[in-house]
Amino acid sequence: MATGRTHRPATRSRGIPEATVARLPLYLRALTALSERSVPTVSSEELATAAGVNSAKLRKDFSYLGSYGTRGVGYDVEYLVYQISRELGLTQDWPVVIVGIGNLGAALANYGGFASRGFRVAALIDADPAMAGKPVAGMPVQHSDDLEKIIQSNGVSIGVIATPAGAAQPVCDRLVAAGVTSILNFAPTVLQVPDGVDVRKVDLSIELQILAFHEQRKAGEEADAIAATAAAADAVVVPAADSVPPPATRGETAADADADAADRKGPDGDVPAVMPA
Amino acid sequence: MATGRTHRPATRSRGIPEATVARLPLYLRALTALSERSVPTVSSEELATAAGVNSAKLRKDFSYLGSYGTRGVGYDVEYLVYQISRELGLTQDWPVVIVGIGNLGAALANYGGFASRGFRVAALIDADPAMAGKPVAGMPVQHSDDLEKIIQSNGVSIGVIATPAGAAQPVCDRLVAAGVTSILNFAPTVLQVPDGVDVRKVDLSIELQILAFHEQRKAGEEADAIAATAAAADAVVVPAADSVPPPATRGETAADADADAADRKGPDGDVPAVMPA
DNA sequence: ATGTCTTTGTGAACGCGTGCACAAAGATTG
DNA sequence: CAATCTTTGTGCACGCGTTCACAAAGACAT
Repeated sequence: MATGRTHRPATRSRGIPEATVARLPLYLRALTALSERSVPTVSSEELATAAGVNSAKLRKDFSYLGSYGTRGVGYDVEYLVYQISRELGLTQDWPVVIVGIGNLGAALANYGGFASRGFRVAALIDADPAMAGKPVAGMPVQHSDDLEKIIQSNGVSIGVIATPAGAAQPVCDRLVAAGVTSILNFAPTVLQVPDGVDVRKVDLSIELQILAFHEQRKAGEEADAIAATAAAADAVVVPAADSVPPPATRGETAADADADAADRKGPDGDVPAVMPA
Repeated sequence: MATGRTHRPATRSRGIPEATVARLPLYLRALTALSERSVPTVSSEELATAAGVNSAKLRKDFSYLGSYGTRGVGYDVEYLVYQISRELGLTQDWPVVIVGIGNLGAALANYGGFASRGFRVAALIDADPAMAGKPVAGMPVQHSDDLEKIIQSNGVSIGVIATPAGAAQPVCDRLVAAGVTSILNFAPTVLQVPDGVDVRKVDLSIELQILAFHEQRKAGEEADAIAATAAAADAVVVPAADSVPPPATRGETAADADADAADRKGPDGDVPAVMPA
């Protein structure tokens, strides 16, 4: 998942560990599904399977919220849905603004799930004057000149940034100055924010790179296994990837890498959004 | 950030801790920016600031890759870019398929950053026959009937799922059966996969819920602070959120929550994608 | 060459998160 | 009402990740 808290790393807020908070939405989703099927109770084992976690972990997570289960029976689905919703603050209304209405911003605006959990898209904002007034997801795009006014008149405290990388920090600064204290960042940049402001980032490019790493490792292990079985006779196998460019004493090996970097530096830096470099 | 590894939790692959792997793309991006500005070397301190991490952490991360720095000077930017790229497997070509070409899928397809890091969109796949042949991001959408054929003929090992929640697991199963071993999931579902397959998820809804939690906590602390200063005279303050619905012995308190759940269950479950419930 | 100054690389301590394993609690049955 | 059975809640131990703090390494000046 495109994850990444940025600030407030281990701030175990009110005794609930950050790791637990991150799992509560998962439990909530599983519980909501059960609720829709009118299932009255679940055991920690069943719910854990549905949420893709360990049952001991789930029980410990719930223990931070209080003792909402019944021994020998399990957890009351509806009651737990309510408790978790309340704990996450989903029983209240959260107006949200989306800044940067490109492909991604429009996709986010069109997402129907916002309203389903207490989140409400209060405004769509873009810097392009040509976008102003244009309806996206049944809502007129507003120009970023009015950003501060929009934030304040709607009491917005959560902002979503879906701008190109270059615009993200300035937009972030304006959001924060206008009173936003939580930001979800889709732009491929590390945002600098003052204390007290939470930033979470969604970064497709990073996720893909992590997958590529594991993919490469799997391929390597496979190759190793093959080499191990096939070899045993001949000592020298295929040259390992490590040995490709002679590290040298630095100085001009760098030139090679330089060429590479120059080749691929094109589209990054100012792309629409979603995946960072 | 919308993150979340699923399987292979702490598989410290080849001695490189998972947490370090997750930060390498961050360093790489910062280094690429320096490279474009033709900066020859950076200190761990400078680079750490740019990447938004602690310098000790950065040095330790790099120490897992080898000793690529020079004491008293810092790190050679180009050399490090090359080493990290190689470590992440970005020096090779990774064909990727995107399944589910709705708003989000189209946004992803239009993202220009794919090609910039060794990733190449090999195909766009959708289950809607009306989409077949329609060009998106200059590439014709193909019907999901041909999914297996497409995967195999292109040697795809990484798949991106941007379908509605209900379609995600079946699509995942087909991808895996066809040979995909890494999946980036945008659908709001927990995917079940066999051992050896990596799944990462990007889940907007979860990210927003986590932000809401912290937002609520901030508001609560503020209120507490105000209460603490203003009160001191009157013992009973505003009823805490905790006491709103009398927990009762369970049984019909559930009915209240039930009504709530019914109200908000609408748009979830089968939404386009991006944010899960 | 020698000394000084900068910055890396890492040993060690600490804290958070995870998972085991079991005792306590309650439901259920006879 | 006693016995049995199920499932929660948690004490404990372990391991990963983070951070501190410093010795070693090298650049640079004299």
